[in-house]
Amino acid sequence: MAIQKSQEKRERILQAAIQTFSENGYSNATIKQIAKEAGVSFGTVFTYFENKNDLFQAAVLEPLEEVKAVMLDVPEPSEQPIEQIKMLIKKHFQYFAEQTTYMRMIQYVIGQPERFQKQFLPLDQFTIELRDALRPLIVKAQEKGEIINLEPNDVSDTYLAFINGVSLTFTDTVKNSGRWDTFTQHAFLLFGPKQ
Amino acid sequence: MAIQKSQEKRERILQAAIQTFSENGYSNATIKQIAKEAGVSFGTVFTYFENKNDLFQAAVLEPLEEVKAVMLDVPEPSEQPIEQIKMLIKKHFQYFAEQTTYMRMIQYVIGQPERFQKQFLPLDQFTIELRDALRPLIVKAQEKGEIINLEPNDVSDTYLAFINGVSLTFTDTVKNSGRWDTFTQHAFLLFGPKQ
Amino acid sequence: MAIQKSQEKRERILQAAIQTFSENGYSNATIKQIAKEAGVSFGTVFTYFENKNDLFQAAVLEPLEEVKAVMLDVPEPSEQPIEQIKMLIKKHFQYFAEQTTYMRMIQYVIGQPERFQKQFLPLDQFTIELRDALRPLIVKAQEKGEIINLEPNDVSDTYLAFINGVSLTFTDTVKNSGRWDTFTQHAFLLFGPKQ
Amino acid sequence: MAIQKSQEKRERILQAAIQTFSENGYSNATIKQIAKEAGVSFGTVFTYFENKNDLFQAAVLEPLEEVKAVMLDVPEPSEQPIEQIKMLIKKHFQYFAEQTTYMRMIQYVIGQPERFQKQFLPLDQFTIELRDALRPLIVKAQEKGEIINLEPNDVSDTYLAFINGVSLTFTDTVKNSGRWDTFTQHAFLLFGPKQ
DNA sequence: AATGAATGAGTCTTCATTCAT
DNA sequence: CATGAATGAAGACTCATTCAT
Repeated sequence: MAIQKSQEKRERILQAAIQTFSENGYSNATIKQIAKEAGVSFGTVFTYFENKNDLFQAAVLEPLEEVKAVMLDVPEPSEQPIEQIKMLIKKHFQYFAEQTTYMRMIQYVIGQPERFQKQFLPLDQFTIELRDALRPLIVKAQEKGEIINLEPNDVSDTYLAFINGVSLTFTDTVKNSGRWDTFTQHAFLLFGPKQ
Repeated sequence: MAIQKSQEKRERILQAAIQTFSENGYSNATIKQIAKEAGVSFGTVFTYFENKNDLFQAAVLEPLEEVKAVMLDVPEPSEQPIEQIKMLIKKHFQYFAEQTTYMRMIQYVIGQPERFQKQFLPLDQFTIELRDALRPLIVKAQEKGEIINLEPNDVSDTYLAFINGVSLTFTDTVKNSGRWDTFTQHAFLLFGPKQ
Repeated sequence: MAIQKSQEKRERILQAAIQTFSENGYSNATIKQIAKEAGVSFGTVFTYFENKNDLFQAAVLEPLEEVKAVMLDVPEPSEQPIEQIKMLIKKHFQYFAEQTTYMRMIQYVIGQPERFQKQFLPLDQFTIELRDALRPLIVKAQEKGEIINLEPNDVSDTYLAFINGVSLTFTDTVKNSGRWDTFTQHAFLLFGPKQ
Repeated sequence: MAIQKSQEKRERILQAAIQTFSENGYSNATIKQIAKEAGVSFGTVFTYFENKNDLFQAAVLEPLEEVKAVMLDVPEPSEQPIEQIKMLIKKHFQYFAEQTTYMRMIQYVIGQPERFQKQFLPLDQFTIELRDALRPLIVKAQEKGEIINLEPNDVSDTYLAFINGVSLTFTDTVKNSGRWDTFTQHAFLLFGPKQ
């Protein structure tokens, strides 16, 4: 009697891989370590993933769909766009705070774009998608005169950079404390609020 | 004279190491590669550095002194603190734009703090030093009512996170274009300018 | 009925094994490959053969009985022994031409006698059996003065060596063309025909 | 003080490889085994050969030059072509008897031409070169009416097949005994001597 | 001081074999 | 019986480190 069904086992391995790659980087993470972390034997990893590189690919890209779903889920602009932006920022930071392990691995990939070209491209694409998703809200707030007239793409890009920077620089902090409240508030400044 | 020449060779190896570690990460960078990049023979690397880890340690920490010198060189507050802050931001971004290779390696270390504990601590310390360096300027500007009253440490931390985020997320962009002008302007928003 | 069907499956696996071992050698042939070639699942191979070595053993030895039946089926000497020898040679080459795949595997075994000792011995034994089978015909032809007086064992051995050599060296050739006609004629020279 | 010079070490490894591949085939031969046989450490093999396949390539092809030099060294036809052919056969068999290990490996390659395509082609080429080398002698003997008029290419090919067959089928025998005298004599029959 | 051959620990990967379904 | 997931032994290969020249 199998303790777990197949897909569950695959998922366990994938999560173990994210954890291990995140802590150790690609080369320093070993299949042995990942297998142990996942509670399976060494060879079982190869039952679910062709090779180490495929496992890495899956670890980077598969969770990305969910990340996109959350991060790009931007509401239609209402008459209170500022409130909407603040809520969105809150949601984003909350999500990042929950996904520190995965995000760290993402930043690892972004930091070595030539080396991890194949994984990098879809991540880079995300930058553009975020621009498109945020633009209506930014434009609306600007039209209402509630934030200053900055180029929406720049706002989006700097906002994303900020999120990355915070989660890179203050990983431990963000995870525990209520400090991400602070980061949420400061992030809003990048949208250029008046007064 | 001989010492002079030797020191040049050591420096070449160190620069090659920064370049190679930055592009490939620690484990994936090989001594052979570094030696080739430095134009020295394989064994010569071991004449100047005990082992790979020592070389990495040196590559991470030795340039840090210069980075600190530049980044922590904050002027005494004058009666135009806003102008001073803007100039400072400009200097910081300019410097980061010139040091992308080294900075990328720094971010690589920051992203794996448990793995590179020994290298991480001095970098983490820098966060605190930046707080202390920026505080007088921030306080002065707040006292003059030119920026809103945010906790100076938070301003410093988010500002640093932003720099890191930008240089992580837009490495290529920053290096080439005039886009870092944009980032410079947006960075100032994090200080909470009024209107 | 079930047994009948089973035996067919066993035979398919055996033929697939011969094919695969012949092309790839023992170590480079995989059970997976053989199973695929046989159109059965991976695990089924182990239903019919204990392990890889047993499968190889069966692939080498089981068809050997038929080979012997054909190769050692030498007629009683008549008054036209030359004609009989020529017919025999023709039959032998024809058979070899049809069994190239199996023969190649046999030669593979013969080429590594220490490694495949267990399989080699029965094959080596065949040399002796062929001597005994051919001797009467050779002696008869010699007595009639139609071939020169060579040691019958030597004739038999060199004849066998020749067959092996031809099928090793000209596998592709032999299979297609009418070239084995040539080889048949030249083989007869080894019996020492007068003029 | 190095016990051996570099080229000597490379040669030791190459000879060990020939020995090991010859006895075990490609896949079953291990680098470890070869290294041990050569009296060097495991990693040293990789100092002289990129990888296992390159080592195999070298083991097959490098000695081929000498084989060609000996086998294709056919004298200009004199007025005693028969004697020349006999001497040549003797030289060939003697050489084969001395090179059994290498020859066995060659036959291993020939037996798996698709698998070892890269190594097979130069060996196959040798067949053609032998034809060209033997032709003048065969033609001369035919013109003098001392051997029957067989197609010279066929004579060459069957002669080569015979050599291969003998060394495949009677490796042990040939090595020790004076039995190769017998094979030498019988080989001559393939040239079609009259009476 | 500079060099690069020698070494072997550590990794990925393959694959025969086992065994639960 | 048939299947294929799980396992881990074994092998190729990489590369930091040592050390003789």
